Amino acid sequence: MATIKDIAKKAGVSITTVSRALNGYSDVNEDTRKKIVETAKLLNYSPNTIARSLVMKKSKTIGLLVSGFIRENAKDNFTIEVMTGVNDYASQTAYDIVLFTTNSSKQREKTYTQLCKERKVDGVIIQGIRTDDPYLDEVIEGEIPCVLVDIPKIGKHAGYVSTDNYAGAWEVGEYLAGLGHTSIGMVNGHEFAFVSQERLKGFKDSLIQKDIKLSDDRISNGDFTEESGGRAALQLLEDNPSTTAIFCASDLMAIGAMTALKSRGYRIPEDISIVGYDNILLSRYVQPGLTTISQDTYGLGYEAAKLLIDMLDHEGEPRKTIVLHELMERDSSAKV
Amino acid sequence: MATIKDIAKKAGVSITTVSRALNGYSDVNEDTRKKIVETAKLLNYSPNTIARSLVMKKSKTIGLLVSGFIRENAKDNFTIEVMTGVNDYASQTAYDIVLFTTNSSKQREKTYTQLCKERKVDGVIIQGIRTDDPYLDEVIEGEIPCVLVDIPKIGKHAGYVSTDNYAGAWEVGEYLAGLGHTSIGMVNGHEFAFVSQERLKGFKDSLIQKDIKLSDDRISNGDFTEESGGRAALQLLEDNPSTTAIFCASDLMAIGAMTALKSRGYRIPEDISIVGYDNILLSRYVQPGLTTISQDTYGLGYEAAKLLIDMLDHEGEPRKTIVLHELMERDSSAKV
DNA sequence: GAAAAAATCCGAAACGTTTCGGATGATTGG
DNA sequence: CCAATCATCCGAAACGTTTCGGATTTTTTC
Repeated sequence: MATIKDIAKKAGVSITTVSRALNGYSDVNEDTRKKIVETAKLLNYSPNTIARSLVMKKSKTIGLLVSGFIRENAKDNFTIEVMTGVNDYASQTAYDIVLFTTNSSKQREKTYTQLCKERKVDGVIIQGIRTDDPYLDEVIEGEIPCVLVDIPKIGKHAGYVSTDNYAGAWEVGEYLAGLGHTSIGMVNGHEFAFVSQERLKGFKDSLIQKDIKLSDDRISNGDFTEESGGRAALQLLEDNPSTTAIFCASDLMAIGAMTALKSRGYRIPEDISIVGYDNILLSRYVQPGLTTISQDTYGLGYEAAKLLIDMLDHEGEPRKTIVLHELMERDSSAKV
Repeated sequence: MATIKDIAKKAGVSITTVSRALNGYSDVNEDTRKKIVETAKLLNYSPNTIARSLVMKKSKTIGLLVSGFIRENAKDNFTIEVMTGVNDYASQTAYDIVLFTTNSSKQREKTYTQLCKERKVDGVIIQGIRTDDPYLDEVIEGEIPCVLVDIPKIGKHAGYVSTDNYAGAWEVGEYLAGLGHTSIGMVNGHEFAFVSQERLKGFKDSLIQKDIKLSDDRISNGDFTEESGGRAALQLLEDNPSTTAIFCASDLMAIGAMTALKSRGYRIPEDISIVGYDNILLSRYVQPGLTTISQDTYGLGYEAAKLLIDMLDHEGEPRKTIVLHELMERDSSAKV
């Protein structure tokens, strides 16, 4: 573990000069710089980022705080896609990523701020947090630069990336109405997700504009799991047997709904059309293929990292980035 | 950002005493300790891990080096499951995880050792590395404690976790022979994965013991992608039209094979049985459900973290951990 | 050729912690 | 009551960097 001091001694200069030479300062002679760089290579030197961080008060790391990083959630590859995006952008920069999770009991005790302060991350990307999570306010009010994924809130040091969930759900409404459906239901996620609220609003509004009313008894809530989707869908059909189309606020719930309905003898899409949201990997493989709103999950992560690092490096203002979505028509939906 | 110094001043003691009090040393009076702890809380103190790392020469972080962390590989949730396991164990300890990837061009320039040295990780878990990766030797010979996932090599500072791929493949052989198949083929992964070699050996040996010979023209190589699996399977059937069962060295390839065969009019499992390996999420959802060897991927990650942290904290010897596997019979295989 | 400017270098402090070696005072043992 | 032990505390060095302010030498300018 050669240090800057070793180089200084070997090259016959001061450590100041070594530091300045290696960091590309202009006030060091080209010859001495060459010599220093050479001996650095010779000694197999690599800088100690910890020492650097200490004096610079910058760790060049960003925290990736994911709430849903538990086994069950591996199903939707949402999480990993976001992570991949974050990682891909970050690896083009000088920043490294350190992984935080909030599900473990151990870290539960620590507050978000403590987590960040202790680990001295320069900023943090937060994913999968619920609107009722105690962390949330701490985050938005806090001093630590952060960007939220899918939570449209901007703070003094907090920006966000998201898709236009309202518009996406709106398109589903248009689409289903366009297919001739008039008796429509919705399986929504739990109320503590912003996406649930937005998707509900968008869907409702687009239907109203087509003179279709989405009354409360046509809305059933799940909690984004497969199983809950099935339950909610069955409930819906029990309350409104005439239903010919169901919009589920997540693919996983949609898949659960399909399974449950099929087991009750419903044919999809002949008897009932199902549309999901997310375009998770599974939706392409399931039978029948699930019609859904595709979001650029990878892009979500990529843009989040971009936004955060821009805030860190260029003192960019916190802002929002909206990534695109698109309706993917597959075989789970048809004309009535 | 209160420091230890602030506490010392406020509590009227030396910084030495503060440090020793906060770290639970015995040579500090219980009353003063209480006072110190109180003022620490009052000042909302949290220790600066960077400063600590610098002096302790321990960063309390482990690197998670994953090669396959690219978009396409999100399909098999192998990577994320391993990561989840690693994360779950690590979060029970004092260690944090920092993410490395090797696919990006930027980090390609840097050697593995540089990566670790610079970021000062105490140890590293390596996943998805190929046997022909230039990193590999560096890793095994290197000074940095590490554990490999699915590469059975032990070094002075390197252990590994894996499943018994030989035994798993053996069981597939027994299973298919037990179903009455005698004309059997195999779609293997590329030769630069240890698992390929092991699975081939195990499968071959178990068939030989049943007097079935797996000649070379009955083995076709893919590269673990869905598409390559389809291609390899078709090749296989072209060369040996009598084939009634194919063992694919990964689920993704098996799924590719099923799709390709179905599109050529083969019925599964009536005309031909398919067995995969990995039990990825998809294999349960695909039609028909894929018979496969399930490995405890999560456990792989969990045990890897456990092993590494044991090596770090208790100077445990590098060793191996084998996690269990199990044949999952679904609908893609049947009696001949 | 002297003063001013530029180029090049360096000493020392600072970042926030841990820890070694010793200091101080109180208690104990004989 | 003196020495030895114990409990409690602290000063200062160390970890490996960056950087401020100044010092020294060389070049330029008139």
